[in-house]
Amino acid sequence: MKKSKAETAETRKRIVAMAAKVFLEHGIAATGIADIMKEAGLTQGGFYRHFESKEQLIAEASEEAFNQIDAVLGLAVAGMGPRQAFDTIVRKYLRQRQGTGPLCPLASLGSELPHSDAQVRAIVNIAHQRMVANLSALLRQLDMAEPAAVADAVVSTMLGAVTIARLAQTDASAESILDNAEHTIGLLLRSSPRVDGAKAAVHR
Amino acid sequence: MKKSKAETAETRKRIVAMAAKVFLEHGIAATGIADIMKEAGLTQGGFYRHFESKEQLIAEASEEAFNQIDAVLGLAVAGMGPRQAFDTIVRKYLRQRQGTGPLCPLASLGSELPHSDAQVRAIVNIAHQRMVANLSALLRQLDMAEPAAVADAVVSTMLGAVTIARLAQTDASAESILDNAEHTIGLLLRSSPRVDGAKAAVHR
DNA sequence: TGTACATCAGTGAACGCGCGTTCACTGATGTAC
DNA sequence: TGTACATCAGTGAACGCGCGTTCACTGATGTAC
Repeated sequence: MKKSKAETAETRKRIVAMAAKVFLEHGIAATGIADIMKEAGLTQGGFYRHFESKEQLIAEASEEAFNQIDAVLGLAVAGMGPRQAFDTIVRKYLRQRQGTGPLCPLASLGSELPHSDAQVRAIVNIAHQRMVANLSALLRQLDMAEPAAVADAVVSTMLGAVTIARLAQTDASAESILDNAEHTIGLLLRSSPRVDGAKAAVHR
Repeated sequence: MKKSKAETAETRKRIVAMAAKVFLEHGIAATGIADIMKEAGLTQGGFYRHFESKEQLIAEASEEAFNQIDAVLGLAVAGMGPRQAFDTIVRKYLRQRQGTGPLCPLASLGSELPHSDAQVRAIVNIAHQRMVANLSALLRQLDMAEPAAVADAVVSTMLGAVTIARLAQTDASAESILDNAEHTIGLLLRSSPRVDGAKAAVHR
């Protein structure tokens, strides 16, 4: 039953893609190798022809998930000015659990990832820094003071809001949490000091 | 080996307290009944004299953890004015993983709790609402506009920051994430519209 | 108050189950000549 | 190019292990008289 190199590569990608989906929907600990392989149309025995361990799959699936959400957000803001791009990223990131788009491991696996190995954590940290850097660049274009610090806090706000919203018992309260995060981030941008603004000297 | 009623009640409390500690430090899925019972100085067989299931212990341990952190923060801000109380809560909540104080289940178990049962989720939601209400009351005393929305977003920011900081690979980057959250929450409070402020009409 | 008995907290072993991982095997693919 | 053989992706069963939970048993406590 040996498969061609092209087929083998496709199978591997399919396993990673399915893992990204199932891990983010149901959690790492709650998802078994057999679940993922079944989702990919295979039996569990074949898993170890592609990966050394579950932990390695977690690493690749996390990276894949980050790439997917980055791609979706990047496509969504293509051609936009910085302010509109920023707002769009915030709005879409906060609503990642509505619809069928990709999910962010930071938000969906936040408290499970500390139990993963160093490789997984390294991938997660790089992705986090990339998210912060992207938002930071937009804030800098908007002449916001301290763009890096604010971008970092905005990322924390978004992922915290998505995490709590998922725990909410009604759709209405989930919506409310996401709305409050979005609105307050908006407040922050509108009223925060500009680099060249008259108010800049007042703060710090 | 039957124990007196007083001893039995103390044992039960000890199990809940140890569970709160171990669950929050190492996660729910990674912590076994035997681990907790051992920590409490007992053997695993005795667990079911006190609890119906692991899930029930998760519920009680979560409630206990919320009560502990509430008590610690409440004590810390006793007698303070609203602004100082708000800042103190933010600072201490963000630094919950430094030192030996109690941890917040929302921050430490955020992405594991969705897999728990309805009772656990109900407890978590009530605790979340209580946190938001406490901060909201302080913001209202400070004449902030939209105190409930801002308080909600501040809670999201704090828990997101604590979650990411825990994933950071160095203490310095963890500190930086917490500092950025704290600083940006400060910006939000200083520059957000006041209810009676001149700028209030400009926004929304 | 004293005594006989029922209760039940705690022990330590066992049960059943699902997990990650391994393995012998199959047969189509890739390679060496 | 054709052919013989080595490779290896995928299967399905099995292995070991740890988990949540159950159970027979012990003996101090609480209760009924």
